[in-house]
Amino acid sequence: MSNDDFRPLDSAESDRVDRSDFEIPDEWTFDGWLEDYPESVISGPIQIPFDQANEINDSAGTSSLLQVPGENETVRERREVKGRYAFKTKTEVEILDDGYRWRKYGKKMVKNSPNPRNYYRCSVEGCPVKKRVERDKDDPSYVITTYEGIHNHQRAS
DNA sequence: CGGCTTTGACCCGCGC
DNA sequence: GCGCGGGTCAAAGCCG
Repeated sequence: MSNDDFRPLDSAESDRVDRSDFEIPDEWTFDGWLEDYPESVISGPIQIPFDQANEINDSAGTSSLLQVPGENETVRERREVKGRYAFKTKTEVEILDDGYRWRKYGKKMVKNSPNPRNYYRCSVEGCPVKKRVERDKDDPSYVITTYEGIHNHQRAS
């Protein structure tokens, strides 16, 4: 998948998106935009033209919506949160290939949600990056992925 | 054999 | 203290 597969919504499309799904949880305090972070935080399918994406920030300036072509991936929201980077993807698929190799190291049921949360660590020796993946309890057609940390290596699979 | 999942146990911080 | 919730460990099993 190339960078060109991802583009921001234009303003008309953006207006049609129901943003009520996208309330920011209290524990997700906003802490700057992604371009403040090295490219290594981002990879594969979520690599997008952030300068353009920022132009369609919501009024709070804390999220943006992206149109992603494809059967099962249509709308994403991204957020930058205190060294974490989270996005929601409308997808049937649980495992999204983001160009890195991940090793699963835990799975927990979360309170108030019927869906488990999965914990992954980057497979590269010494790389501190983790991510967790869970289905949105309010709208199971979405998968929420949260990245934490910065890869200390190039993408390599 | 090597790398990955699976899974229950363990740890730790926090509120009562 | 103690229990609960969230996060992690690690032994065992699975699979190429």
